[in-house]
Amino acid sequence: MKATALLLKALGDEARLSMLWLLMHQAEVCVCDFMEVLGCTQSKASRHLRTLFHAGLVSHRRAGRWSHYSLKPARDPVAATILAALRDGLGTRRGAGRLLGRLTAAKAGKGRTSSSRCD
Amino acid sequence: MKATALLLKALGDEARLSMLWLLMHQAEVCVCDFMEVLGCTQSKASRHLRTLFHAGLVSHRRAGRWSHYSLKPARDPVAATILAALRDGLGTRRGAGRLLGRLTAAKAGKGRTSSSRCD
DNA sequence: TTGATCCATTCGTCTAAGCGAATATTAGAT
DNA sequence: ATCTAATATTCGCTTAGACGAATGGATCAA
Repeated sequence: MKATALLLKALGDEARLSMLWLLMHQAEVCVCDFMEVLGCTQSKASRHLRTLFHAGLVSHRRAGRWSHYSLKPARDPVAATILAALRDGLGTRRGAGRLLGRLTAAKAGKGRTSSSRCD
Repeated sequence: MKATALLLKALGDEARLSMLWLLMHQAEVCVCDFMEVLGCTQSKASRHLRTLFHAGLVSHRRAGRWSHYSLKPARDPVAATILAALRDGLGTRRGAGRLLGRLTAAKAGKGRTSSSRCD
């Protein structure tokens, strides 16, 4: 019961919900892309990703200087169902499409100051 | 997106989750029974019920001195799916069965100091 | 009317959580 | 070794949220 409450608490934040929404449409996203898509500071992106990680919702992969995060398959049936509901239902929300568009743009390399690419 | 985050935030608390769990097994529960089953103060019960009410998760009915709360059918498909997942999956959680047992006992009148009954 | 009961709300306090700025860390590049 | 870029973490601050105790309001009984 307490564990479920903690899971829902981790989901109950707009920034973290947006991050999960992005990860539902692209297998891996690095921190710099989260920053660009969400339009937030690096500190904020990293902090929320840590929260999602500790909640067991995402996995982490380090590749050189870049940190890649991905959705972690939920072993808890309740969590799995909730995540599926979000994946299927969040698309109608205000801003959801805009986020995905920005993710595509970021991955296409627009707006990247450095010439290097994280993947 | 923000609305969904607010919904999940309302769900992300053990006391509120317990209350919803009780309401999934009994159509109406009054504040005094919440107090007894959860073993909490009246202030805490009333406060959390107000939060659930403002989140649109429960309805309220006043009957004399008693306030009865009940589950409110979710018009949002995401909310509906999440609540269904909780109804189906929360039973395996530690304490879930104990709560239902205490609810039955409370409704049977055990432990009630007053001779009156709230229905 | 007086008293008792159920409930909502307020009050003061405490803790959790969010934020940007700054700093530390790590890894690749030179 | 040195520099730079990506990320993590710390710091100080601010806000949100949770709590019990106390207060107030409503209702019913006597």
